[in-house]
Amino acid sequence: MLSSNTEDYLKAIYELLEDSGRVTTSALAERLTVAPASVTEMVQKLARMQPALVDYERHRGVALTEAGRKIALEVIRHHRLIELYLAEALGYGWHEVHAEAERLEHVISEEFEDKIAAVLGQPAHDPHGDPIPTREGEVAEPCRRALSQVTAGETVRVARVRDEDPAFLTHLTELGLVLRAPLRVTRAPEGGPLSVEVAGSTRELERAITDHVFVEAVGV
Amino acid sequence: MLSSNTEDYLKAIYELLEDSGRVTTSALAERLTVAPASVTEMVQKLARMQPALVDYERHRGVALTEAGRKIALEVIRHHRLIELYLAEALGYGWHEVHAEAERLEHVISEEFEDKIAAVLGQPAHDPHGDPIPTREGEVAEPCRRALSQVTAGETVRVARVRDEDPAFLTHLTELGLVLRAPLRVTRAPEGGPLSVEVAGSTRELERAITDHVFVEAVGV
DNA sequence: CTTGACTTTTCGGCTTACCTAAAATATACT
DNA sequence: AGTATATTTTAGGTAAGCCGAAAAGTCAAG
Repeated sequence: MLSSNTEDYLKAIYELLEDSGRVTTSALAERLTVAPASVTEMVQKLARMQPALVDYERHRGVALTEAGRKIALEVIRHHRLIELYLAEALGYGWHEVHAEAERLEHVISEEFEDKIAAVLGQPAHDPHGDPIPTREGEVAEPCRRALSQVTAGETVRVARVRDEDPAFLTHLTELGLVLRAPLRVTRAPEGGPLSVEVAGSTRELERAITDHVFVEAVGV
Repeated sequence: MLSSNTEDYLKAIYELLEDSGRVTTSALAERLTVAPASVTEMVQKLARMQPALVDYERHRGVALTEAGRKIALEVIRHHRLIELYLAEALGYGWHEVHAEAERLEHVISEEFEDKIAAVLGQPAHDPHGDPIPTREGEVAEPCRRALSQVTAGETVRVARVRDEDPAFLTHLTELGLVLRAPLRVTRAPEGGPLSVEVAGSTRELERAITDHVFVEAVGV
């Protein structure tokens, strides 16, 4: 059996790779709020395991092996299913689910996983729009089109939000930028703040927001 | 914040006290499946904490302080609420709930606790008939009348089962001895096996069973 | 009241995961 | 290319919990 800790490292490595393409010691240290030295140590251990869970060469960053990726995806499946379950079955808001799921993900059984997946109807996405991996370790591509890249005149829909910070998510909710909300971009000046029509009113949205909200074409 | 470990020790101390009256180092070691030496060490630590969670003098056994009891009851509340939630909301059998709850109890938030308690309608008993402590740390007396002590001719109802062993619980289910099942004792020879009429058929039940099934008068 | 059996505690050691400080390596700039 | 800056790794240490073996303490039976 793997420790919660090992699972957290693998998940963090997967997620860093997913949304920044590279996994450095310091990035991992920051995400896990531990000292860089601790990361080096732990990563070396993961690389020495049988089977190895990461590929690692000093000063060269880290990557998941197939075995490591499999485990990461299983933990992520737990996390996202739990988030959705908390939202759907227990009335949690999308800003509250992350912290709770973060702890539950390490302790639920496969049976629990199966039962909530069944209750939820084998869902494909969590409350933030992230794809839920299958039991077999397959994941759909997450939506990658940032709102900041939409051109004026287009009508789209919120498909995913990157950033689990409760304050940020609460703020988005106040703006009407909730999952699946339709919106129309009215002005999109070069590099400047977008004007967006959402939930009946028009807002100016800064980069801090539009870079973290991903959208898909309406009707998909 | 207390470690899961600390919580497990406090819970075990509470439960041993509850159903055998005395808490020895070796009993605790057996229940927690650790070496006696480890128990001694840990108990000393609990006694040194600020505030102290247990009263302890060498060779004299251990007892909970008010602070320790409070924590034990909170963990037990978590455990029993989770057990009931798994049974009611996710269709777990009463033989499956214990193992899952054992892990979940340490990681859920107060919010989670409140939400499932609300969904369940502030329940008073878990799937084994054990009373669920309140948020404030009060517990009802568990039912203490063993089936083995019922006299012939009496009609009673299963109110509680002591023993979380899945095989034992499955066996009880097969016998029709489920929670709240009404039953009638037809013969109760001195110290011998009871004859019991339950779910339409009559069975002979050995001591191993009748000592672990507790009953209450029908109509309560 | 002494002895032998059992229980409990102490002792020295292990593992996991963390830390800080110092050393090694990499990168970036002139 | 050579040096300053930044990142990463090594080294030495700490805290929780666990262990087995040996010492200490308890208690019942003779």
